[in-house]
Amino acid sequence: MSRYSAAEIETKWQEAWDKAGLFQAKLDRSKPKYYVLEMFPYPSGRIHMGHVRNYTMGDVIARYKLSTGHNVLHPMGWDAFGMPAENAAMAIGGHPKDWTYSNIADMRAQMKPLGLSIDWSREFATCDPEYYGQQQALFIDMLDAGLVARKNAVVNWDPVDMTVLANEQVIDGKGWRSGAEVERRELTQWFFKISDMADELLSALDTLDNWPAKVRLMQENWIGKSRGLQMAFQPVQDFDPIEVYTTRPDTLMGAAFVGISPDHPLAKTLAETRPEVEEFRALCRKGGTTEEALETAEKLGFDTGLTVRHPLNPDWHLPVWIANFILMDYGTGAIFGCPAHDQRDLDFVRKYDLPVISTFESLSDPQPVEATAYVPPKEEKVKWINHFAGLDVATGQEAIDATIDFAEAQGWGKGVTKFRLRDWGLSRQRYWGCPIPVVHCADCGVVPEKKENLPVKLPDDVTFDVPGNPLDRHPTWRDVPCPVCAKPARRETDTMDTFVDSSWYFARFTAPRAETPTVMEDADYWMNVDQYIGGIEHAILHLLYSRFFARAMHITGHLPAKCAEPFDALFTQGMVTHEIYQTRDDKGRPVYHLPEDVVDGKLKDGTPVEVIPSAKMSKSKKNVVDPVNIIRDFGADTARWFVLSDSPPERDVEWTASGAEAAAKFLARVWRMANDLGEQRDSGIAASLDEVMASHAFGQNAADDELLRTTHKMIDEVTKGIESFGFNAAIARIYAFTNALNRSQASARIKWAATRVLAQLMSPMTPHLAEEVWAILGGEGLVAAAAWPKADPAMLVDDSVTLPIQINGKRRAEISVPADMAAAEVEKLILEVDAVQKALEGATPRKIIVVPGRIVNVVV
RNA sequence: GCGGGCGUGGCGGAAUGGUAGACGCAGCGGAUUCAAAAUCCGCCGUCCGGAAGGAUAUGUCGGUUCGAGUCCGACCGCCCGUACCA
Repeated sequence: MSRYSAAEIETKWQEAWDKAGLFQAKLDRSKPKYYVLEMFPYPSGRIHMGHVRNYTMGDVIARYKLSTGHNVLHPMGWDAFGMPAENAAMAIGGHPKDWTYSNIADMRAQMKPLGLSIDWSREFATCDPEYYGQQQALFIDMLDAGLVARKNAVVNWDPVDMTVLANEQVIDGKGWRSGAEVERRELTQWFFKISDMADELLSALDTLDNWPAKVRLMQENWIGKSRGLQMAFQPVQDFDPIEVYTTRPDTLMGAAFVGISPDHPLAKTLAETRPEVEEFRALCRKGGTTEEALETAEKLGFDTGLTVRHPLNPDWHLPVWIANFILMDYGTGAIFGCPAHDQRDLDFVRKYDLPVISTFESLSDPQPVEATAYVPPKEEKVKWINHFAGLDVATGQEAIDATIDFAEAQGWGKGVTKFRLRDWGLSRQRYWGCPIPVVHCADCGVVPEKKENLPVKLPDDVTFDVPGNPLDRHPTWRDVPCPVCAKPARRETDTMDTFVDSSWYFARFTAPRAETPTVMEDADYWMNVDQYIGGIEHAILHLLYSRFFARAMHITGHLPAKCAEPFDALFTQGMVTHEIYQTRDDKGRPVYHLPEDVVDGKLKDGTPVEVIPSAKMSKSKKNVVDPVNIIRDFGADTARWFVLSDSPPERDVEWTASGAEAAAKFLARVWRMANDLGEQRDSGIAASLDEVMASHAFGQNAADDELLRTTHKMIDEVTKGIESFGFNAAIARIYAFTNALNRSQASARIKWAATRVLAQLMSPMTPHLAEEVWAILGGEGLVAAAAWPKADPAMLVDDSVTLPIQINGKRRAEISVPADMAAAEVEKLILEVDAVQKALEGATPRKIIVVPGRIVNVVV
């Protein structure tokens, strides 16, 4: 007999699928539709195991849904704009466009051998003018609908290269190329007004039942709805009152100072006349813009010398400080500091020697505040020692509510709801992105480009030899007539954030060649995405932006109302990890080695390597396994089987060479089993499970009966596994099924039918092998097109169950009883069991708990 | 710093609050073979015991419960995000 040859089989069946046009999605209202989408890749040029895992999961769902009678849409495209293409142009020359399209061609060629059930006829890249032109049309519609605004935003400024840097280009507060200390600088930018939808985006999270709870929670915290008190501190000297927003107004009697942001209007005014204020403001501007950098930076303060009156006691004067940790973006850009009940404020006053006044203390353990602020949960009752609304014992939340009521009644403050969510700044000072289709005219102001002039195409004649945005210095592209008055004007040279590209691609897939962003009929049929699959790293930004865009596209008439939440179900999969192999050079610096160069813990020259625990596969650590090599050595089915088998899909999976070999061995075993059976074809045993069930007389042959029962149970369990994303569990059941099939003494006819079911159950995961087995066993047509097997519920129930017997919670014995035995009967029966009698020593049990079908616990 | 998640044998992991370790890998023993590869069968958390059996065990500490890997609290470690990486 010949051996299992993945290469031969896989090419053959991929051609058969192509020929049958099985995966080309066509609008067909006679069938239920199913739209499965994996987050599309950035075209780096090489696929990696993370891609294989992501797309295999989607493929399992797509193929399974196809076999359950759905009209499946499973498209693929490329998230093709972004910085790496420009970095490559700078590093190795060439043009971002050539680099990107050549990467796309390479990656497509690497993906095709995986045998994914993708409708490649819908493929597009976001850098195609046909795509970004429609994105520009969307932008103009959103501008018209009032969903876009222009205002200032803070960016990372490299004072040497004179360019804006991305956060990842700021390393330890310094520019990655120049090494210069980065500053924060304000720039006028375009914004999507996502914060107008904050409340809607928050409340609609409740409808996303098929999203992971953790993602909904992360989005909820990100949007950050809070209710607090807004009030003014009146000036003692001659300046405007300071508006302050606080979520803890109950601690007002503990105020030690009023703090304002370095960007607060008052700070700016003071800086105009006082150089030391400007000096401090400059100090605060140092470093990058990330929240992490701002929050972990050393807390700095500057005493303005000004004072304000406490709202409850005009004779109580509080100092006004400028502090670097107060953000102009949130609230009013000013706070009052209560060091006793806020750790950050406490650290600040300890540094600058300001007073600490407690407003409440613990009921159980009152302690003066020393190094640690007392911050109990808002739901905990505390004793109030310094309050004005007559509180004694109350929770923080009760005190907050009482304070707001009190302030409103007295008229010195009002309850206000605020959101942490900021507007989405979409301007990027970069070339390789979608041009923002507006023109700046001296007379008409900022005007949108005419739609008939779209797409505003990126010019090809650009160079990357100087830092900065080549569009900004392009000789002709920039200069255009004003679309309104036709006078000379200047094109906007900023391009869009690449998150814009990925915020509506899922809608574009429903009509990828249309001359409008979407086509209502297609969008109405295919949307929403029934199952979206991608990495947890996109839990907040990409998904929140997409939710905003879906709403914006409805407002602008590009999506039906039902698409407000575009992803019905979301699944977040884990990473593929690998051990890291390291040696050291003569200076003791680490040198990393590819897994394929390490055999039995040694390099080829015999040098032993140090094994570092698994981490996400990355080029820099060289702990990468190239899917292309795995497919070459073992076949696509092995790669697919492995990435699904060893770990739950939401968790990381560790790639191991032995695991991949084991997967290959198992697939070869299934292939042999089918071939062994296939050789008995002449004896006329070819049969489907339905045919066998129709003619089988139970009670004649125990082995036959058992295998049939097992087959039905396996159909049930594997189906449930696939439907619940329990791919690893489904595969464990398939292993068990294969073992049972191998050992079974059932007749060849029954085994034949069972093996054909095995092929069907494996077909979403290992589609090529499944086709081969299906064909050997005389299955009709393609297994990919065959109807999914159905389990007979009558075959799933067992007559008797084994109940473990616990005594005081510890398992001491077990008993086999009829499955439907009443609890009272079971109770009687277990009292006869030796172990129970021994434990009771003649006494009556204190309690007997019978969980029908599960367990019995006797408490003595 | 803040928000979210994860932690179970030598390893990957299984387990609607109900027999912890399914299934797989590695390892050990055996069959087959002149030999090997491949394949097949068996054993396999740790400790005590010849066995039967017992003790112990799900990062650490505490709590809820007849019963906790699972629920609650604190801590430790790792991972993701932190608004210009995608």
